[in-house]
Order: sequence, then C-alpha cells, then structure tokens
Amino acid sequence: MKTLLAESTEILREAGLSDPKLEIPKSPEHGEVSCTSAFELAKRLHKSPMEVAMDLASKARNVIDKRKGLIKSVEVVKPGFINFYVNWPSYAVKIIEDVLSFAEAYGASDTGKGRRILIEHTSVNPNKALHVGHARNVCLGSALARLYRFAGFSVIVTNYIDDSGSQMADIVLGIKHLGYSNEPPEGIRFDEYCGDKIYVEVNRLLEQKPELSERKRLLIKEIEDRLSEGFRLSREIALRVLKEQLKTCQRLGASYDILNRESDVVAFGLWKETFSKLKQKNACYLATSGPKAGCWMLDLSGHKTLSKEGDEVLVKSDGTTTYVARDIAYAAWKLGIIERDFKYKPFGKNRDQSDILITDIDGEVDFKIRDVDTTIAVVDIRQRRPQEIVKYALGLLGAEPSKYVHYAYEVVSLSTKEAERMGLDVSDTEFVHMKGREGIYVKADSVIDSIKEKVMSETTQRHPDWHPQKVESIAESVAVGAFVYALVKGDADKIIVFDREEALKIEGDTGPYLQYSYARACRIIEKSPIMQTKVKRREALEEQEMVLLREISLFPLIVEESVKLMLLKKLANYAYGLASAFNNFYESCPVLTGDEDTMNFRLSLIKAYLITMGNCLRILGIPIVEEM
RNA sequence: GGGCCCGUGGCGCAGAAUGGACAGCGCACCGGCCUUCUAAGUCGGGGGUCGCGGGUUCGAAUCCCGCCGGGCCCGCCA
Repeated sequence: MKTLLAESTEILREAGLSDPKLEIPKSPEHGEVSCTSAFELAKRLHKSPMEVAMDLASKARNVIDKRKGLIKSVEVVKPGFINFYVNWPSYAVKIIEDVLSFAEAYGASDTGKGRRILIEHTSVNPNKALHVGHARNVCLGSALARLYRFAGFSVIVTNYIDDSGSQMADIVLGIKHLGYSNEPPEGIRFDEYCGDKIYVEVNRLLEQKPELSERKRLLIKEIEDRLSEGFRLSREIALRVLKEQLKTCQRLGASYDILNRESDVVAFGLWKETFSKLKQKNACYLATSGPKAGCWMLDLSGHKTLSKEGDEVLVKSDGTTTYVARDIAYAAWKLGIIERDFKYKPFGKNRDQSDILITDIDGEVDFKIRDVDTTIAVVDIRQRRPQEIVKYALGLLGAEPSKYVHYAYEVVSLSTKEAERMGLDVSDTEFVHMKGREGIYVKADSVIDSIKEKVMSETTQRHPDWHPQKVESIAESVAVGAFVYALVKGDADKIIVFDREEALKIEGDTGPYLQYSYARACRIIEKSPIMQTKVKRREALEEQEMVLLREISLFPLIVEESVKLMLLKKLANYAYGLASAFNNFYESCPVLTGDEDTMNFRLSLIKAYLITMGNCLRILGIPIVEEM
C-alpha cells in the first residue's frame, strides 16, 4: 500500500499536481487509491471539480502508460474523484513477497531509531491484587511498549510502586495491631489476602472505631522512619504483594525492566535535589499565612487553568512530602534533569528470562536510563490534574514539558448486574465505580479463570481426543486473549462497564475470533505439501483474495498511525478486519483441493496472513495458538 | 462555580488526527450453509432523526458556537 501511495503521488506530480491529497477508498470499486485534490483546485481555478479531475486524469494516464508500474488505470467518478486502479496480478505478488521477506519484521520500522522512550505502567498500590481496571492499565501499557519497540524505539519499562501511603498503613495496622496473621489461609494468594480481607476489614473497622484512626496516623509516621519495625514490616508486605501482582501482570503478557519504589524517591535524595532546584528557579515558596501556612507550595500562577485552583502543596507543615512532590522528583529523574539516581537489586525474571530490578538503598546494581526522549506514564484519567501539575513543574525546572506524556485512560466500572451479584444495593445508575477499600471490585485473575473454565469445556467438546494438559494450556491462551482484546480494542477515553457475562463471550468481535482465524490458517499450512519458495503469479484473483491482500498490505501504515496517535484500538480494530478478511477467504477459496498453481498462490497468501496477524497479535499481547 | 471526557440501530462499539463517494461491525432476533482445509466460522433478512439546535462548506457523524443528558477532577490523600 505504501508503494501504491508513493506511486500515485509521483504520477500526479508528473501530471502537474504538486501536493496531491490521497486517500484509501472505503469501497474497492473506487480503486486502490483515490485523489480528492480536484475539489480544492476547482475553487481556485474557477472550474467544476469534474473538469479539473478529467484534466488531471488524462495527464496522469499518459504518465501511467509511460512508467508501467503497479498502477494501470485512472477513472474519474461523479463529483470529482480521481481513482487509481492497479494491476492486481503483479500487485498481489509484490505484497506477498514483501511480507514473506520481512517476516517477523513486516510492518516494523525505524521511526524511533536512536530514540529512547520510558514507559511507566501498572503502578498498582502494593496492598492488593489487580482488579480489572488495573488490568486495563497493564494491557495498554505493555502493548504500548511492544508497539514502540516494533517501531524501532529503545523502550524501558518501569512500574512505580507506591509503598509509602496510607493504604500500606492499613495492612500493617491489621497485621501488627489487630491480630491478622501474616500468612494467608491455604489456597489464597498473599495479594488477595491483603486486599480482599485485611484492607477491606481494617477500613470497615476504621469507620466504626474512630479511636483507631489515631493509631493509624501514628503508624503512617512510623513507617516513614526507615529504622522502625513498621517500616520493615510494610516493606516486607509490599514485596510479597508485588511478587504476586507481577504473576498476574505476566499472565497478561507484561514485562518490566525496573520497579521504582516511591519510598526510595525520598531515600535516594531525588526529592531533595528536585526541591532545591525548584527553589533555585523560584518555582516554589513557603506559605507564611493563610490555611496553608507552614507548607511549601508549588507556584501554579503561570498555568492557564491550574492557577484558578490555587497553588499545590509539596511539603506539608509537618515536613513530609506530598504524593505530587514525590511524583515530580520521580519525573525529573526520568527526564534526567537531576543528578541523583537509584541503585537496584535483582527482583526476579520476566517470562523471557530477562531481569527485573527493584530500587533498593542497599542495592549495588546500576541501571542508567539517561537520555530518554519521551516518558509515557500510563495512569488513569482521574489523575489528570496531578499529572498536569507534574508536567508543569518539569517546565518550571527547565525541561521540555512535551517530553512528559500522561497516557490517560478511562476507568473500568461494574455493570448494575455485576454490582447486584456482589450484593450491592444499586438503583437508577447504569454502572458502579470500583472501590478498593470497600471491596467493590472484580479481580483480573478471577475473570480470566472464569473465561478459561468456559473455554476448557468448549475445547474438550470439540477435541475429545486431546490430552487434558493440552486443553488446559490452550484454554489459558484463549482466555487471556479474550480478556486482553476486550481491554485494548475500545477507545481509551471511554469507560468500560464490566459484566462477567459479557466478558465470557468468545464469539464475534473478540480475541478468540482473531486466534481462531490464525489457527485455521495454520491447519491448512500443516496439511499442505511442501510449497515452492517462489510466489506463484495468479491472473484472475477472487474478490476475497484481493480483500485479504489489501488488508495485509495496510499493516505497516496501521502501525505507523498507531505509533503517531498512540492508539492501540487502531491496531486492535485492524486485527479484527484482517481476521475477518481471512475468514471470508477461507470460506470461499479452497486451497488444498484446487489446481497446483492456485494452491501454491494461496499457500503463500496464507503464509503472508500468518506473518501479519502474528505480528499484530504479538504487539497487542494476545497469545498466539496454532490450534484451538 | 472552574476544568476535562462521553452521547452513533434494542444492547456493546468502529468511523473523528488530515471533512468526501451509499454510516460499518459485533451481540440479540429471523432464515440458510459442515460426505470439501477446525461451524469459536460464514451467507442473507429486519432494525439508524450519528443527543438537540444553529453555523462554516460544493460536501459534516467528523470542524465551530450554544444547549440537553451522563461521568470524572478541583485535600497539609495517595
């Protein structure tokens, strides 16, 4: 397709149009490439669009005859479209040869060559198991990382561990003072135990017994002291929870380079340096009167909208830092505008056996992230304001604010039905927001497990001869595929209303639809005789073959657009269209029963499809299965 | 009060960056297609004032203004 666009541009240039406006027609009857420049030109030339188009087309026709490229003809249609038609037999061979030669690199580019990008995602408080909203973050973030790598960027993935907040104090309070065991009951994961039981129950107690709040307040203070028992305990809990959380994340296909603990932002002096730089630049001041007396404030007066809401507290009157303050220091570190750095210890391994490091004051490992061009923070949309403050503060520190990108996405909430299933009283609302401390949420793993169970029974029915282990392993992949696709296919700006019944669907516009089309293609290849290496030319292509080829040829453009607009849904929607094109082809174009030439052509087309879909699925994080 | 987001057939969505050729898809509903490469598929049918009202334009779901409905954010919390 890129070749075609380039060729059309050249043709029109030679025909006298300096900057042709091209588009890819929605309907194939309008050709492969279409030019709409006649409409604009008509105005300037005081002619009708049709006249202009006719004129351009006849000039273009001469050029086409001379150059004998892939484009074979031009037609002018109705109001003034100039449509280009292609020599399909040659074009088909060109597309397939292209894909086969690039293979796993088909669609990849060097757009990001030499550019470093740091992506922060997941960042779930280390006191609970991931719910479906967190899963949305993980899926978007990790897909973004893979997409950028595919586009040639050097990508570092980090996960920000907020281990210094009041939500940690709740768990410590439970274990240290309220008699909760530090071992979960048999069969319950530690992150679930903390989040589902201790966190929820402690918060219920805090509601009922106000005297506990004082205890909690003291505990928060204690945890800030790195020599205290409270600190030690909170750190131990956070680590154990984190270990469990990352199992879920890895199940979703995520991997990480570094885990940055919020408490270490202060411990390593990142805040101290950032604070003095802010003072240097006169970006903050000490409030001496009013309700914020005694606090160090970030001066927001220069910001068009934030200034309306007053300045932001960085250091509280008791000398401790706010969350935003630590986030600013962390962001300043990301962009390399402060000198201080973390040290790390090994934490564990990713699925590909690469190392995951975690910040540690006693650590000896260095991990330099210097010269990052862009940082992307995948953080839900409710944090837009604090994220904007961070960005603005970076500007005050002399950094280029556009290098700090807040990748915002809407939350996942629960359908009324789902809420009712949880025993909540819901009336006249269409959805209910999840609330961790109230126990109103649905865990990611439990959803994947439910889908898996359903897929297992489906698979067993279809393949009674399969070994249970094989069924299980494929069901896992299909379940993850269904879940991941559901979270990345939609607009990030739209709330996902979660409903378990909906989530269990594996037909229609779902992840398994993509996986299924891939598996069917694999079956044909598997049953085929050894194919020739040279792509067989085919003179009369079926409509379904052209549609599939057209989709395949679009992939590099889709990747490019997805990168530019940071839109994963673009890629996900494309994948669906691609699968659909294949299924249509599959239905109407028999491969193994045809004559040899047809079979050879179609086999290479299927290979090209597998490569394209495979690349697509890998970026999205949908597991590839060769049979299902 | 200030700022941001969403509103497309019964339900869930795509199309919106760069305005174009009859507004697509899935679910649900009705009716076909497995002695032929996996029917988790496929074909056909019914079902739409693209929230409402203006404006710009040869042309608006898409751009601009206003309104309505729903959601989020505005803490010495994180």
